[in-house]
Amino acid sequence: MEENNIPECPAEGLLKLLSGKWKPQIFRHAVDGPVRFNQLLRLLPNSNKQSIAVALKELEEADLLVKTTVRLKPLHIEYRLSERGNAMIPIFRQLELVSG
Amino acid sequence: MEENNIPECPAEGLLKLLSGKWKPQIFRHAVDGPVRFNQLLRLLPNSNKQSIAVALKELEEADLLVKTTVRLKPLHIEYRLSERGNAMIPIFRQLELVSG
DNA sequence: ACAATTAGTCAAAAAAACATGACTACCCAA
DNA sequence: TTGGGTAGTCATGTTTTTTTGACTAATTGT
Repeated sequence: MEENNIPECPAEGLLKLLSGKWKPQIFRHAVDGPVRFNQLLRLLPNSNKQSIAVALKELEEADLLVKTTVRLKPLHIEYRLSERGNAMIPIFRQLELVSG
Repeated sequence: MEENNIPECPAEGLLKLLSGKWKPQIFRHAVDGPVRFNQLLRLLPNSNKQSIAVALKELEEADLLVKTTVRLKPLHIEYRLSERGNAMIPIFRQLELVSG
């Protein structure tokens, strides 16, 4: 890897963060409520474990999602929007306006 | 190429559009005024003709930039923000807020 | 005890994005 | 007429991202 460019554009980091193939859709689902690994695999046709796992990890590291182990019933893990993730919602809404 | 996913997320297209390595920076410069091919090559260290050419073409096809041939003085081509491009500016501003 | 569901990891291959260097073609000035 | 600046294209090679398929391991239902 050659890394030598200073980020000229402040929005660039955030943009890169959401630029994976599956991240926008994962984020979109997370807006509607907590999401789970296998659920996403089912919700996103043509996706795969590896990609979803990597996307979830990166969204978590970027502090857009928070990972929680739910210690009840069928013991599982869920990902929900962080505070920062929630702050992104109005931006998505605006993007949708410009899209349509 | 296997293409079979319907875009579940309305913001996805726009996001993908701005997700290239050079597009955010090109867009950023275009906000400050019309940009030109060789100018961008100089402004963006470590970039290259090919990548800039492709990025400009895609931004134009996406109707974010408008390409104009300026028939005066040293006959050149410039790219300026389209109406849709201008509509993106407030979104970039918001992205910068969430970033910082 | 057995099978299914949970949530992953890993190595490898395939696909997409990006970079390199050579080349084109037009305009303008010395 | 040589040289520089404009704006690219093209074939090729490298790098990054995404996919595939095999595997792990704990928990839960029958």
